[in-house]
Amino acid sequence: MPKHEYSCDCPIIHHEKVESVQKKMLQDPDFAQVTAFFKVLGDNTRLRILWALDQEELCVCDIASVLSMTKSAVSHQLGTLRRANLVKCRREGKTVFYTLADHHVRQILEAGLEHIKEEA
Amino acid sequence: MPKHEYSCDCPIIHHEKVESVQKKMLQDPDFAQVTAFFKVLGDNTRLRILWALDQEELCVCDIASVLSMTKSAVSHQLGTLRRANLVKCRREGKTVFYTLADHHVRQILEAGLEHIKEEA
DNA sequence: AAAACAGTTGAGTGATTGTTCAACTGTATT
DNA sequence: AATACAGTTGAACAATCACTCAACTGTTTT
Repeated sequence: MPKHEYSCDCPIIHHEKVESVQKKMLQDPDFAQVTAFFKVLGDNTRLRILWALDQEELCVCDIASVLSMTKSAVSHQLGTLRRANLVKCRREGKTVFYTLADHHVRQILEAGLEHIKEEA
Repeated sequence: MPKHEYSCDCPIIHHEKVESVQKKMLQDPDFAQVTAFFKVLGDNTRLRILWALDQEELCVCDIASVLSMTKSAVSHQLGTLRRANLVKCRREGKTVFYTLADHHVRQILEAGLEHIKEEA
């Protein structure tokens, strides 16, 4: 029986387990997508923006006022949220209004909140 | 009626909205906790570790083998996951076995996966 | 007691990232 | 057409962070 090749610095202790788990792992791109999704939520500013938009549709100035931040900083983060498909926007004259992309975002936000409340 | 003080570079456009949303915002520590939680999930290595542990209880060497990483790198991330209460561990002789802290972690993982599948 | 092994930990480093600053769109007003 | 305003964007800087390396526990074996 041939030795297996390991690309880590460990002799494998539970070989069967490792093989079995390896089969059940997701594809790299899938992991990357899920990671990217959580990464977007893992920032204080973006989370507060999403929470604010969960209450009401708001323009960039409104959000900046709620968070006490500059328009520029907020706009950068809104860009990130847009690219991640977590928010939508519509222009009305000079003003751009933002809303949550869908109800799904709302659910995850509340799930996160529930999680930390349960911990306490 | 007195002018309001703004700590951003914007004249507020929708004043009533801003006040109303501001009241509904969470306390800073609450946001910080939720952010920290998502931040832990927002890393490729940690997510893969959690996914692996979702399949089976594993020791550090096993995890390192599954991910093709060094024990040290994995151990560092396990430390982060432990501090965030996402995993538990038990020692058995020289070996330390890790498991998910609770079913709640499992749920959030799967919620994240469903989210990205719906997007496609 | 000494060697071997599973795992942890601290310092250092390179990469990522959030905010600022300044310049820039695009739309509306005068 | 010129000014003003809402918003965007790129470069630069500071802070954060994941991995490496080396030294270290703690447990078992000989």
